[in-house]
Amino acid sequence: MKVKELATSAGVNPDTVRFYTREGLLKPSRNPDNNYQHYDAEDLRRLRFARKARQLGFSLPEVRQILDQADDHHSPCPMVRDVFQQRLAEVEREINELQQLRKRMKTALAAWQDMPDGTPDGHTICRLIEHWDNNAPVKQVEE
Amino acid sequence: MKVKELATSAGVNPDTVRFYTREGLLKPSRNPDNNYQHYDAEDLRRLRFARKARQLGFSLPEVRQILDQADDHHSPCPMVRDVFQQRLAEVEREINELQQLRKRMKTALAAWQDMPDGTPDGHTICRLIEHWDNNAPVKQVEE
DNA sequence: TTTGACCTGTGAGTAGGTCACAGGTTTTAC
DNA sequence: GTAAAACCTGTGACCTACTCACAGGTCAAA
Repeated sequence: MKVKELATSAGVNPDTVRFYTREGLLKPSRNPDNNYQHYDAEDLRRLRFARKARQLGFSLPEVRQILDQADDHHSPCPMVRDVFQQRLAEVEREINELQQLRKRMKTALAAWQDMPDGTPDGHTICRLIEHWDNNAPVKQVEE
Repeated sequence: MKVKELATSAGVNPDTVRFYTREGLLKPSRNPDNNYQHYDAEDLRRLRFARKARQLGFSLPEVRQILDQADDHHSPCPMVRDVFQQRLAEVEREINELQQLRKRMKTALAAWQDMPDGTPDGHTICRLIEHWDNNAPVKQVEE
Protein backbone atom coordinates (compact mmCIF):
# COMPACT_ATOMS: atom_id res chain seq x y z
CA MET A 1 0.00 0.00 0.00
CA LYS A 2 1.06 3.52 -0.70
CA VAL A 3 0.39 6.46 1.58
CA LYS A 4 -2.95 7.43 0.23
CA GLU A 5 -4.29 3.91 0.15
CA LEU A 6 -3.36 3.38 3.77
CA ALA A 7 -4.79 6.73 4.75
CA THR A 8 -8.04 6.02 2.97
CA SER A 9 -8.30 2.57 4.51
CA ALA A 10 -7.98 4.03 7.97
CA GLY A 11 -9.98 7.14 7.26
CA VAL A 12 -7.24 9.63 8.01
CA ASN A 13 -5.38 12.39 6.23
CA PRO A 14 -2.37 11.21 4.19
CA ASP A 15 -0.32 13.78 6.02
CA THR A 16 -1.20 12.04 9.25
CA VAL A 17 0.23 8.82 7.84
CA ARG A 18 3.44 10.63 6.92
CA PHE A 19 3.49 12.26 10.33
CA TYR A 20 3.05 8.97 12.18
CA THR A 21 5.75 7.46 10.02
CA ARG A 22 8.15 10.26 10.89
CA GLU A 23 7.22 9.79 14.54
CA GLY A 24 8.03 6.10 14.37
CA LEU A 25 4.53 4.72 14.93
CA LEU A 26 4.49 3.21 11.48
CA LYS A 27 7.46 1.39 10.00
CA PRO A 28 6.97 0.96 6.29
CA SER A 29 9.58 -0.40 3.94
CA ARG A 30 10.94 1.41 0.92
CA ASN A 31 10.55 0.72 -2.73
CA PRO A 32 14.13 1.27 -3.93
CA ASP A 33 12.96 1.95 -7.46
CA ASN A 34 11.06 5.10 -6.71
CA ASN A 35 11.76 5.73 -3.04
CA TYR A 36 8.09 5.35 -2.17
CA GLN A 37 7.00 4.07 1.23
CA HIS A 38 5.38 0.66 1.27
CA TYR A 39 2.84 -0.13 3.99
CA ASP A 40 1.40 -3.57 4.73
CA ALA A 41 -1.54 -4.99 6.67
CA GLU A 42 0.42 -4.74 9.89
CA ASP A 43 0.81 -0.99 9.39
CA LEU A 44 -2.90 -0.67 8.84
CA ARG A 45 -3.51 -2.50 12.10
CA ARG A 46 -1.09 -0.20 13.88
CA LEU A 47 -2.65 2.89 12.38
CA ARG A 48 -6.17 1.84 13.28
CA PHE A 49 -4.98 0.96 16.74
CA ALA A 50 -3.29 4.33 17.11
CA ARG A 51 -6.41 6.20 16.09
CA LYS A 52 -8.53 4.24 18.49
CA ALA A 53 -6.10 4.84 21.30
CA ARG A 54 -6.03 8.56 20.49
CA GLN A 55 -9.80 8.69 20.68
CA LEU A 56 -9.57 7.07 24.08
CA GLY A 57 -7.33 9.88 25.17
CA PHE A 58 -3.84 8.42 24.89
CA SER A 59 -1.11 10.81 23.86
CA LEU A 60 1.10 10.08 20.89
CA PRO A 61 4.11 9.17 23.05
CA GLU A 62 1.87 6.81 25.00
CA VAL A 63 0.64 5.20 21.81
CA ARG A 64 4.18 4.79 20.60
CA GLN A 65 5.15 3.24 23.91
CA ILE A 66 2.31 0.74 23.65
CA LEU A 67 3.25 -0.17 20.10
CA ASP A 68 6.90 -0.55 21.02
CA GLN A 69 6.02 -2.82 23.89
CA ALA A 70 3.89 -4.91 21.59
CA ASP A 71 6.84 -5.07 19.17
CA ASP A 72 8.90 -6.59 21.95
CA HIS A 73 6.20 -9.19 22.51
CA HIS A 74 5.29 -7.79 25.87
CA SER A 75 1.69 -7.26 26.70
CA PRO A 76 1.05 -3.55 26.78
CA CYS A 77 -2.26 -4.12 28.52
CA PRO A 78 -1.18 -3.47 32.11
CA MET A 79 0.25 -0.16 31.03
CA VAL A 80 -2.86 0.55 29.05
CA ARG A 81 -5.05 -0.08 32.07
CA ASP A 82 -2.85 2.18 34.16
CA VAL A 83 -2.62 5.12 31.80
CA PHE A 84 -6.28 4.76 31.05
CA GLN A 85 -7.24 5.21 34.67
CA GLN A 86 -5.15 8.36 34.82
CA ARG A 87 -6.73 9.70 31.67
CA LEU A 88 -10.19 9.08 33.01
CA ALA A 89 -9.35 11.01 36.16
CA GLU A 90 -8.00 13.83 34.02
CA VAL A 91 -11.10 13.91 31.87
CA GLU A 92 -13.24 14.14 34.95
CA ARG A 93 -11.12 16.97 36.27
CA GLU A 94 -11.52 18.80 32.97
CA ILE A 95 -15.26 18.30 33.06
CA ASN A 96 -15.42 19.70 36.57
CA GLU A 97 -13.39 22.73 35.60
CA LEU A 98 -15.55 23.42 32.59
CA GLN A 99 -18.69 23.04 34.62
CA GLN A 100 -17.34 25.52 37.13
CA LEU A 101 -16.53 27.86 34.29
CA ARG A 102 -19.98 27.48 32.84
CA LYS A 103 -21.49 28.29 36.18
CA ARG A 104 -19.40 31.40 36.51
CA MET A 105 -20.23 32.47 33.00
CA LYS A 106 -23.93 32.04 33.54
CA THR A 107 -23.74 33.95 36.78
CA ALA A 108 -21.85 36.71 35.03
CA LEU A 109 -24.37 36.83 32.19
CA ALA A 110 -27.21 37.12 34.67
CA ALA A 111 -25.41 39.87 36.55
CA TRP A 112 -24.76 41.74 33.32
CA GLN A 113 -28.44 41.84 32.48
CA ASP A 114 -28.84 44.93 34.53
CA MET A 115 -25.51 46.60 33.96
CA PRO A 116 -25.16 49.50 31.51
CA ASP A 117 -22.39 49.36 28.94
CA GLY A 118 -20.49 52.48 29.85
CA THR A 119 -17.50 54.01 28.14
CA PRO A 120 -13.89 53.43 29.11
CA ASP A 121 -12.94 56.24 31.43
CA GLY A 122 -9.35 55.51 32.30
CA HIS A 123 -10.27 53.62 35.41
CA THR A 124 -12.25 50.81 33.98
CA ILE A 125 -12.07 49.06 30.63
CA CYS A 126 -15.17 46.98 30.61
CA ARG A 127 -16.96 46.82 33.87
CA LEU A 128 -18.73 43.68 32.77
CA ILE A 129 -15.51 41.77 33.06
CA GLU A 130 -13.82 43.80 35.72
CA HIS A 131 -16.76 43.49 38.04
CA TRP A 132 -17.01 39.82 37.47
CA ASP A 133 -16.05 38.19 40.72
CA ASN A 134 -13.64 35.47 40.21
CA ASN A 135 -14.20 33.31 43.23
CA ALA A 136 -13.76 30.11 41.35
CA PRO A 137 -10.99 27.58 41.72
CA VAL A 138 -8.40 29.15 39.54
CA LYS A 139 -6.39 26.64 37.63
CA GLN A 140 -3.09 26.75 39.44
CA VAL A 141 0.21 26.95 37.66
CA GLU A 142 1.58 24.03 39.53
CA GLU A 143 5.03 23.73 41.07
CA MET B 1 7.39 49.50 37.17
CA LYS B 2 9.75 47.10 35.53
CA VAL B 3 8.78 43.77 34.09
CA LYS B 4 9.17 41.71 37.18
CA GLU B 5 7.34 44.15 39.41
CA LEU B 6 4.38 44.21 37.08
CA ALA B 7 4.42 40.45 36.73
CA THR B 8 4.50 39.98 40.48
CA SER B 9 1.72 42.49 41.01
CA ALA B 10 -0.51 40.60 38.63
CA GLY B 11 0.67 37.16 39.65
CA VAL B 12 1.97 36.10 36.28
CA ASN B 13 5.23 34.97 34.77
CA PRO B 14 7.53 37.83 33.66
CA ASP B 15 7.72 36.14 30.30
CA THR B 16 3.99 36.49 30.01
CA VAL B 17 4.37 40.22 30.50
CA ARG B 18 6.98 40.33 27.75
CA PHE B 19 4.77 38.18 25.57
CA TYR B 20 1.74 40.41 26.06
CA THR B 21 3.91 43.42 25.34
CA ARG B 22 5.12 41.88 22.09
CA GLU B 23 1.53 41.06 21.26
CA GLY B 24 0.48 44.65 21.79
CA LEU B 25 -1.77 44.14 24.80
CA LEU B 26 0.53 46.21 26.96
CA LYS B 27 2.08 49.44 25.78
CA PRO B 28 4.88 50.44 28.12
CA SER B 29 7.21 53.35 27.53
CA ARG B 30 10.97 53.07 27.28
CA ASN B 31 13.65 54.33 29.55
CA PRO B 32 16.12 55.75 27.02
CA ASP B 33 18.99 55.42 29.48
CA ASN B 34 18.96 51.67 29.72
CA ASN B 35 16.35 50.63 27.17
CA TYR B 36 14.18 49.08 29.88
CA GLN B 37 10.40 48.94 29.56
CA HIS B 38 8.46 51.11 31.93
CA TYR B 39 4.96 50.03 32.95
CA ASP B 40 2.47 52.16 34.84
CA ALA B 41 -0.76 51.62 36.74
CA GLU B 42 -2.70 51.56 33.48
CA ASP B 43 -0.64 48.64 32.27
CA LEU B 44 -1.34 46.81 35.49
CA ARG B 45 -5.06 47.40 34.95
CA ARG B 46 -4.78 46.11 31.42
CA LEU B 47 -2.83 43.07 32.48
CA ARG B 48 -5.27 42.18 35.24
CA PHE B 49 -8.13 42.73 32.84
CA ALA B 50 -6.48 40.51 30.27
CA ARG B 51 -5.99 37.70 32.76
CA LYS B 52 -9.57 37.92 33.91
CA ALA B 53 -10.84 37.89 30.37
CA ARG B 54 -8.63 34.88 29.59
CA GLN B 55 -10.13 33.05 32.55
CA LEU B 56 -13.53 33.81 31.15
CA GLY B 57 -12.52 32.11 27.95
CA PHE B 58 -11.65 35.02 25.69
CA SER B 59 -8.89 34.41 23.23
CA LEU B 60 -5.88 36.66 23.10
CA PRO B 61 -6.97 38.37 19.87
CA GLU B 62 -10.36 38.99 21.45
CA VAL B 63 -8.75 40.50 24.51
CA ARG B 64 -6.62 42.72 22.32
CA GLN B 65 -9.68 43.79 20.39
CA ILE B 66 -11.48 44.74 23.58
CA LEU B 67 -8.49 46.70 24.82
CA ASP B 68 -8.11 48.47 21.50
CA GLN B 69 -11.76 49.44 21.50
CA ALA B 70 -11.36 50.78 25.00
CA ASP B 71 -8.34 52.77 23.81
CA ASP B 72 -10.56 54.44 21.23
CA HIS B 73 -13.00 55.36 23.94
CA HIS B 74 -15.63 53.06 22.57
CA SER B 75 -17.40 50.85 24.98
CA PRO B 76 -16.26 47.30 24.35
CA CYS B 77 -19.16 45.92 26.32
CA PRO B 78 -21.51 45.11 23.45
CA MET B 79 -18.74 43.10 21.86
CA VAL B 80 -17.97 41.50 25.18
CA ARG B 81 -21.56 40.42 25.61
CA ASP B 82 -21.56 39.00 22.14
CA VAL B 83 -18.31 37.07 22.30
CA PHE B 84 -19.24 35.93 25.74
CA GLN B 85 -22.41 34.29 24.54
CA GLN B 86 -20.47 32.46 21.87
CA ARG B 87 -17.89 31.32 24.38
CA LEU B 88 -20.59 30.00 26.67
CA ALA B 89 -22.01 27.93 23.86
CA GLU B 90 -18.55 26.63 23.09
CA VAL B 91 -17.93 25.70 26.70
CA GLU B 92 -21.16 23.77 26.76
CA ARG B 93 -20.18 21.94 23.62
CA GLU B 94 -16.83 21.04 25.15
CA ILE B 95 -18.55 19.78 28.26
CA ASN B 96 -20.81 17.58 26.19
CA GLU B 97 -17.91 16.14 24.28
CA LEU B 98 -15.98 15.36 27.41
CA GLN B 99 -18.99 13.77 28.99
CA GLN B 100 -19.37 11.54 25.96
CA LEU B 101 -15.73 10.63 26.21
CA ARG B 102 -16.08 9.85 29.89
CA LYS B 103 -19.00 7.61 29.20
CA ARG B 104 -17.06 5.74 26.56
CA MET B 105 -14.09 5.40 28.86
CA LYS B 106 -16.16 4.09 31.71
CA THR B 107 -17.84 1.63 29.45
CA ALA B 108 -14.48 0.45 28.22
CA LEU B 109 -13.15 0.11 31.76
CA ALA B 110 -16.14 -1.94 32.78
CA ALA B 111 -15.73 -4.20 29.75
CA TRP B 112 -12.04 -4.63 30.51
CA GLN B 113 -12.70 -5.91 34.01
CA ASP B 114 -13.03 -9.42 32.79
CA MET B 115 -10.62 -9.40 29.90
CA PRO B 116 -7.20 -11.03 30.25
CA ASP B 117 -4.12 -9.10 29.18
CA GLY B 118 -2.80 -11.37 26.48
CA THR B 119 0.41 -11.00 24.55
CA PRO B 120 0.72 -9.37 21.15
CA ASP B 121 0.50 -12.15 18.61
CA GLY B 122 0.83 -10.41 15.29
CA HIS B 123 -2.88 -10.08 14.89
CA THR B 124 -3.67 -8.01 17.88
CA ILE B 125 -1.72 -5.41 19.78
CA CYS B 126 -3.79 -4.83 22.85
CA ARG B 127 -7.20 -6.37 22.74
CA LEU B 128 -8.37 -3.99 25.42
CA ILE B 129 -8.23 -1.18 22.94
CA GLU B 130 -8.84 -3.12 19.79
CA HIS B 131 -11.98 -4.71 21.12
CA TRP B 132 -13.30 -1.44 22.28
CA ASP B 133 -16.11 -0.51 19.97
CA ASN B 134 -16.07 3.14 19.27
CA ASN B 135 -19.63 3.19 18.09
CA ALA B 136 -21.10 0.91 20.67
CA PRO B 137 -24.25 2.29 22.17
CA VAL B 138 -23.11 4.00 25.30
CA LYS B 139 -24.51 2.07 28.14
CA GLN B 140 -25.94 3.70 31.20
CA VAL B 141 -23.08 4.63 33.47
CA GLU B 142 -24.74 5.93 36.55
CA GLU B 143 -23.57 9.16 38.05
C1' DT C 1 2.84 13.35 -24.69
C1' DT C 2 0.54 15.79 -21.73
C1' DT C 3 -2.22 16.06 -17.84
C1' DG C 4 -3.40 15.00 -13.38
C1' DA C 5 -2.90 12.36 -9.36
C1' DC C 6 0.20 10.82 -6.54
C1' DC C 7 4.86 10.54 -4.18
C1' DT C 8 9.07 12.73 -1.58
C1' DG C 9 11.11 15.78 2.27
C1' DT C 10 11.18 20.04 4.53
C1' DG C 11 9.34 23.92 6.80
C1' DA C 12 5.74 26.73 8.63
C1' DG C 13 1.43 27.38 11.06
C1' DT C 14 -1.98 26.62 14.87
C1' DA C 15 -2.70 28.91 20.93
C1' DG C 16 -0.73 30.68 24.62
C1' DG C 17 2.55 30.93 26.67
C1' DT C 18 7.34 29.07 28.79
C1' DC C 19 12.16 28.46 28.69
C1' DA C 20 16.95 29.02 27.14
C1' DC C 21 20.58 31.85 25.70
C1' DA C 22 23.83 35.60 25.24
C1' DG C 23 24.90 39.92 26.42
C1' DG C 24 23.91 44.53 28.89
C1' DT C 25 22.48 46.99 33.48
C1' DT C 26 21.47 47.63 38.19
C1' DT C 27 21.42 46.45 42.85
C1' DT C 28 23.27 44.23 46.82
C1' DA C 29 26.92 42.67 49.74
C1' DC C 30 31.30 42.75 51.57
C1' DG D 1 35.26 49.78 45.04
C1' DT D 2 34.25 45.74 43.17
C1' DA D 3 32.22 41.34 42.45
C1' DA D 4 28.26 38.61 42.32
C1' DA D 5 23.48 38.21 42.04
C1' DA D 6 19.44 39.67 40.10
C1' DC D 7 17.40 41.82 36.67
C1' DC D 8 16.84 43.62 31.86
C1' DT D 9 16.96 43.05 26.52
C1' DG D 10 15.64 40.47 22.01
C1' DT D 11 15.48 36.32 19.55
C1' DG D 12 14.33 31.81 18.85
C1' DA D 13 13.05 27.12 20.18
C1' DC D 14 9.65 24.19 22.42
C1' DC D 15 5.07 22.17 23.81
C1' DT D 16 0.39 19.09 21.05
C1' DA D 17 -1.08 16.68 17.11
C1' DC D 18 -1.54 17.35 13.38
C1' DT D 19 -2.45 20.15 8.69
C1' DC D 20 -1.05 22.68 4.81
C1' DA D 21 2.12 24.65 1.40
C1' DC D 22 5.81 24.08 -1.66
C1' DA D 23 9.10 22.37 -5.00
C1' DG D 24 10.47 18.72 -7.43
C1' DG D 25 10.14 13.56 -8.78
C1' DT D 26 7.06 9.39 -10.46
C1' DC D 27 3.43 7.11 -12.63
C1' DA D 28 -1.08 5.96 -15.02
C1' DA D 29 -4.60 7.22 -18.21
C1' DA D 30 -6.18 9.85 -22.47
